Amino acid sequence: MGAMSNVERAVSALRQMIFAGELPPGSDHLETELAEKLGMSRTPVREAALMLQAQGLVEMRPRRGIRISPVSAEDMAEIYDILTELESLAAARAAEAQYSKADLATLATAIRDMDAALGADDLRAWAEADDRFHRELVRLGRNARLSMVVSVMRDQVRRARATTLFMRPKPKQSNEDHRVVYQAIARGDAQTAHDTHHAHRQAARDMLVALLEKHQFHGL
Amino acid sequence: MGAMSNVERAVSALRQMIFAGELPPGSDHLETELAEKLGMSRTPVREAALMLQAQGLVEMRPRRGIRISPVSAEDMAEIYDILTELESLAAARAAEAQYSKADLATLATAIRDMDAALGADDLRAWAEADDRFHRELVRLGRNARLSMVVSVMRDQVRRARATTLFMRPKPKQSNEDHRVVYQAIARGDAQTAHDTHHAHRQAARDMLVALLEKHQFHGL
DNA sequence: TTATGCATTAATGTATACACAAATGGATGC
DNA sequence: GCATCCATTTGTGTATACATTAATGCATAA
Repeated sequence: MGAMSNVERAVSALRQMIFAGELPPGSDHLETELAEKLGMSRTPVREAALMLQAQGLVEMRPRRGIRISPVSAEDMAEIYDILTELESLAAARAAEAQYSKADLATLATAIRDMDAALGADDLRAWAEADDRFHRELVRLGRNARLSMVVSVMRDQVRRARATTLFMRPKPKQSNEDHRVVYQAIARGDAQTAHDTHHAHRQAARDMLVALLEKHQFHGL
Repeated sequence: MGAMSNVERAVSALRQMIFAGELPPGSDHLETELAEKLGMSRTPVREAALMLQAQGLVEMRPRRGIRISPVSAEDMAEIYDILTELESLAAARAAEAQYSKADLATLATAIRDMDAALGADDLRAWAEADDRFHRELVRLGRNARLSMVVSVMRDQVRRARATTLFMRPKPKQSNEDHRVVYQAIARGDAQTAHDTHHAHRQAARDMLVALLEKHQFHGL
């Protein structure tokens, strides 16, 4: 069977519950509660919570339980700033790496899927493909630490996206940007790949932050 | 007395031992050993190790003990790439923030101290002031998550610096760069602050990586 | 009525016990 | 002599027990 430890199970279960909104941002949960809910003892739950705390998903406060970190508009601004810089660097590095068309297949597929989803008005499918594009882009940048930092930040974004996805304008410019980045990487143009992606992310940041502020999600 | 938990004690003790080279990179240590050495049970040691693992300082591998992460030249290249982007962003944001001269006092002091240390040929003092400069720069950028990521990365750099500090050329250009960045921030010139710091870090990166590669520190 | 102090309660931090699984060494067969 | 299998050992993962300490509520006094 799955050679999965209880700690690992706890980490994915808690993550899932957090992303699904079952554990809402700002809510507190005793170690014992969570342990019982997950059918294990406190020990693995505590260790899982420590890991999630290191990723900024929860905060452990003595005697007040495990708090699901709230995500404010200010937090999102911070996070997008980091994503903007690091993903843009990844794009540039990917361009420098002289990948073949075959190496870039996943990227191309993601772009096609986003187009299709946009045509079908399927925002969930679009978000999934968008995620895939960005994840692959970072992978191609070949910096393991950068990938890790970005994935932690993207986890936070995902939590806010559940709320905002259906409020934002159709991501049409977005697909155009992705295509330009893809082509720049394919022909080894690091500068264009970097700058285009940078502008892309910055626009997304400004849009999202404005949206969150307008809807008073200062503490989500 | 000190309201410090055993976990906190374990974290700082282990960090100190790692930075001091008492626990050399690549070495393995059983949880029981460390627990005995620190005079506590396995539980807090385990929790401390989990935290340090999240920061990339150690790796926990079942039955093989807690391994002090080695730092290779490739790792350093990754780390400096991240530092370059994030610190440059912090420099730009600091410039945008329109700080007063008084707000920038710590920065100015650090620069003066570096000059003095350079004149006195005191490399340790120079490194300390350099650290202070970069830490303050990031703080002025006002992005808590960025500060955290940068501080984790800088911890890794510090480990390698112990080895390389006395091999590198005198950091003369470095001081000049810092001064330019400082002045750009003082007059609110985000672009110059960003670009100058970016070039500064990139040069440091190339120098350090070349040095590490030359000396075959592929796995430190 | 409100503030203050104390007793109570209960959650965490830490120690310890134990089962399981992986690594090790030796014995056996080729 | 070398490889393979099994017994043994040992470290970890998890459960549990317990002491400490902070929060809560109640009583008392201003």
